[in-house]
Amino acid sequence: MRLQRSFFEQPTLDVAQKLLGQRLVFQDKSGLITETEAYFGFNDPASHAARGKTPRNAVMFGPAGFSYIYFIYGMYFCLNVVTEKENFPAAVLIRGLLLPDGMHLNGPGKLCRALGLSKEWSGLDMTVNSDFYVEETKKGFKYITTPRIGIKQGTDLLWRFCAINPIN
DNA sequence: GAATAGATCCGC
DNA sequence: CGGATCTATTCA
Repeated sequence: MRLQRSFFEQPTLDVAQKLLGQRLVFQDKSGLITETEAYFGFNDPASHAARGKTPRNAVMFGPAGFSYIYFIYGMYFCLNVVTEKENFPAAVLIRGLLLPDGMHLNGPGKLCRALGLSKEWSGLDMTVNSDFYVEETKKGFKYITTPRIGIKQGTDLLWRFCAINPIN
């Protein structure tokens, strides 16, 4: 059973927390989500959408459950899933994945590289796409919250969710 | 048109 | 701690 749009329409912080332990599936690869970060609205200085809609961040203003993948630092891609209702910009960055073979991908750039995710997979509806979605597992990892990584503004917000014991 | 910072990662 | 590597956004 894949996660439906109603899941991603929940408050972004809830989605970020509840995604821990769920299984991200892309084509022939999958893994349990072990780390996420929330980016929320116009008053979050670290969000790409803080200063309004641009061609790059437009997906963040669309319906929940869509993929938002952007290119960064000249060589990496980062995967997000859009949250909240249409016209409100928010998303959850997927930062960590535990593969079936036990290998742990920590970091959004490595994760996208390993799965083969790039710009062309941005803007897709993950609630209907047959080979790009999140599968419900009901695992619910224990987690801690910390400031988000790699940002210089909004470091007072504990919007990073990191699984402690990615087993079960 | 030019300048610059960036939701990263790796190697020294 | 610095280098790789390039683009979206901002500013003039």
